[in-house]
Amino acid sequence: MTADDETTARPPAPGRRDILEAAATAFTRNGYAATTIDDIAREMGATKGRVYHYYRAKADVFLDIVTTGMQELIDGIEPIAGNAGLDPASRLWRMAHHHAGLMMTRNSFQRVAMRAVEMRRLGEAPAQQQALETVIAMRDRYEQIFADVIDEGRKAGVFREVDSRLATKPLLGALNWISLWYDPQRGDYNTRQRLADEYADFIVGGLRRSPR
Amino acid sequence: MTADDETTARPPAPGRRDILEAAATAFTRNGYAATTIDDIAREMGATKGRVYHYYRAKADVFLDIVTTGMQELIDGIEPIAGNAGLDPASRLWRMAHHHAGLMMTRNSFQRVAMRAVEMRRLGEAPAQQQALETVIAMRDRYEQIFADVIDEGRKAGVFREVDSRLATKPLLGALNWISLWYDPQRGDYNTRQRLADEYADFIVGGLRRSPR
DNA sequence: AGGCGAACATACTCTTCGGTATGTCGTCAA
DNA sequence: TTGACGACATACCGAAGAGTATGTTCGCCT
Repeated sequence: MTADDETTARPPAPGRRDILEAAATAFTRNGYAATTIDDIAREMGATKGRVYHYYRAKADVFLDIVTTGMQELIDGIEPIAGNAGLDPASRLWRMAHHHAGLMMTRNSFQRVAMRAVEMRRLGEAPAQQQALETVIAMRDRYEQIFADVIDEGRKAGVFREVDSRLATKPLLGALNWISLWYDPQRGDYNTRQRLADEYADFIVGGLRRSPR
Repeated sequence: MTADDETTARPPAPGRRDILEAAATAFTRNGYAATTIDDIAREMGATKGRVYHYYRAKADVFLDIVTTGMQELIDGIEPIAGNAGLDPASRLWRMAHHHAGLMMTRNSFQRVAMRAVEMRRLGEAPAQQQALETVIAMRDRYEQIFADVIDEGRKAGVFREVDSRLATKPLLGALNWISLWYDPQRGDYNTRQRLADEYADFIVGGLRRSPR
């Protein structure tokens, strides 16, 4: 009655998959507020009924997309960050590379997710507001993973003397921005790899201690 | 009747100033679609009538903010880019520094402007749609200014071998992202300077040719 | 001294959209 | 076979909000 597992994480139930995909596309196109439930339904050749059969409210659909997107990010980065066999710079490079890749291949989800963390309010419902704060918390955790690697690199003398937590801002800003301009229609696997390479180089280069 | 100078650039008429300021604040808080004309009016202690006296439609207010914001960017960067007395790396550093500063001091305008360039459509009115494309064109011009400086630096051997146009993406992405997380309430002049320093270092470092 | 228009406020209209209530169809267990 | 339930579609309601039509006030020009 109060807090059921609405907007569950991980494997979205079979019926919800299509809805999330359609909604992510629609939200990406017109933004959250300007997107109609009918838009979402039309996107998948269905009607409102289908959406409301699986979700209580528009905000819940939105939150499910965002949570899924954030989880994909975390799942992808954690194993790299924890790989003790690699030096900090290499790990950071790979983390940036992977993050960049997700911004392109999972563009609609990631773009919606990025928009979510810059929202302060999401309607009146306190449950939804709380869910939004949970997402913010995921974002903070995510930033901390990067900050830890930066700190390692700093202590190892390979990165400049920076406030690691603050250093994640330009880093993730550059990467997240990809979701805003990259057109998922264009570009094959190779061009995406090249792009991710460029980004990773740029980022590690930006943190690396200047020669001498 | 067709194309009057709605959404004029440069010095916003005296009566429009307050409206733009209030609207920028409101749009920053809740986004374009979710912001009511009444919200804007309330923000400045007035009513709808005041807004509609100066603007034909909500989209026109929005476009005026965006155009103003973009113009501020261009006006600030152009003299630096054209300063032949400085080497490319120094010029790029100062451009980044200045851009970062605007993202903080002019946060509301810049944040709204950033959101605009990621919008593809803005209602049905063709005049507004065209105005939006004009803004996109300003953005392209702006990116080109950075690209030119990067090219100079590349030819001079101080920057890596990159596609200059593409290199502006991570660069401006990192900078633009500031508008999304920076809280204009917090921070004095000095902390802003420090932050801009960090960003400029990061960016120039990211492009600089690796040692040896 | 009077009227005219700029600068708003107020009252109203009309559409759009989130959410709900209800109907319909197929499937599967008893 | 039937009836119960999941998986939707359809019809409907109410609120919100963009834009408009109509005041109202106040300076300024003649």
